[in-house]
Amino acid sequence: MTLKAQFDHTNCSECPIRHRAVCAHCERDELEELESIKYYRSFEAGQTIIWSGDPMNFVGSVVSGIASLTQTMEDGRTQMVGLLLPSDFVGRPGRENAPYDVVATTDLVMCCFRKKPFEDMMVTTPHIAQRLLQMTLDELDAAREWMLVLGRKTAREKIASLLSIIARRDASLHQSGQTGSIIFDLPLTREAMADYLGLTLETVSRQISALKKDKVITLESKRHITIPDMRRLMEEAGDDTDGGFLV
Amino acid sequence: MTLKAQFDHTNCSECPIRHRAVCAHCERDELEELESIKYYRSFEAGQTIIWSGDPMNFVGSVVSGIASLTQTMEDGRTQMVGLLLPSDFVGRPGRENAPYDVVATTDLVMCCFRKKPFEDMMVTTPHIAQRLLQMTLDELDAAREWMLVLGRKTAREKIASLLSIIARRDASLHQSGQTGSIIFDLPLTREAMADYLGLTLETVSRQISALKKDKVITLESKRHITIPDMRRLMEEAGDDTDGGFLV
DNA sequence: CGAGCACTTGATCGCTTTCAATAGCTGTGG
DNA sequence: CCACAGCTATTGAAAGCGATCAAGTGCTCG
Repeated sequence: MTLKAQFDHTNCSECPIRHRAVCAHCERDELEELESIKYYRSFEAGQTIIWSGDPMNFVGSVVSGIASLTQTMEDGRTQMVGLLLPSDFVGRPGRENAPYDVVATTDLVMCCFRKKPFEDMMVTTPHIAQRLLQMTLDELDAAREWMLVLGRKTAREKIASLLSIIARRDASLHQSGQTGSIIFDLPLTREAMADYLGLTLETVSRQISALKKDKVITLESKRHITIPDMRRLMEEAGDDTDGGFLV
Repeated sequence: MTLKAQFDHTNCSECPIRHRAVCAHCERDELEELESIKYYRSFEAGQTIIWSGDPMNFVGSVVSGIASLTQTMEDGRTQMVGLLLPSDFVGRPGRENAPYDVVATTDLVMCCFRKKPFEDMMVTTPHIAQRLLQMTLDELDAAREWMLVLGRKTAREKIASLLSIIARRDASLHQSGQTGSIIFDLPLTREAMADYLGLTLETVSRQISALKKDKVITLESKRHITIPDMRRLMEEAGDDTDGGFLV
């Protein structure tokens, strides 16, 4: 059974991202209306979901997997400008063409809504627009946080920042208790990390090796990471260590 | 007469930012409700409007002047994460404490709304929430555009990008026709430009001198800039030169 | 076993930062 | 009126960090 088939006829009430996605605030009847315009699509790792500049005829939510938003200059330099995780929203209501490439970083399943009916629903059901506003404000905060990383942090701090973000997010999903050490799989290649952080993949590799040598992290394999002391990692990231652990 | 007094009893219907601000879509009766919770405040250049972490008891719109959002690390490194121009919205409904410092870059007048009544209105009057969503999506686009600048552009390209953004915005306000050359005043110090671009002020100064030497720009004074050929500037910025001039 | 891919490591280069000196401007007070 | 402080901006020289160029490793899959 393919990943897509696994979700193909899923009822919204059984949806794993139901409570965090754009539909989180919807009432039963509103969900039913959404179900009438929704369909699932799956993508393989590496596949481009939407090309920058192309017309968009759907919006939707990431159900499982990870996607990235990237911008590319004419000479090929690329910068990732967003990392889309399960429950994150894709697309921009009220805009014709996609401003960025959307690429599946891992195998991915999306819950898509036809764009026009969705836009209509945004007007008639405030619950959707309200939730979308919340999510957009959160994304704006994340983008601004990332501007500090891109503009002012050293390579080492950039890597530590990325690791701490992934670790925190992973912890909030899986192990809820803050045990001593955190273990997770990196969902990104070195190149994708470089594109996210405004570095080269060589520098990413070197800094990961350095953090490993300094025992800030441990590598079980190239993608499997253990963080023995989260506080230490956050110091390396240059972040305020006073802040609450799970933000 | 102070700048503030100039606006003190201004009726919304005469407001210069009426058609672009968060209240743009409001009907007459909705405007009247807004007027009952609004008040004007003015700030001098350099003054901090809101300190990061402080509780916010108002939200509002920039009426005139320029403000900036900045983030600062413990060791003093700072990154500007937003530039607020007339009609831009300040504050985040539904959040208690300010995530960033808001600083008046020039003398400034704000139209403030008491936070709680404004949040109530957001629920009852969809026009406000809808407009705020639009504006937030636009800000998110701008933030992502800036992530490319911060992450992948050279110092020279960064300066050219900033100048072209200010020039474009200025052109869209003042001279509507795209005459050959564009003239404007830089509303930012070299240091503020550096904080925006993730550079040092020395590098900003050097790159401006270089662009001047190469006749991409002309300086009447240190802050008064002429751009003889907008297309040339956008090439220097590494931007797609095919894109429409006034976006 | 060899091709392909993700990753690591080394050596060198060059851009931006850092440190430092100086210029230009404005406002203040003797 | 001029001297001087304080601020913004410019310019120079040197240092450092990350990029670039180049091998080489380890793993998976045909």
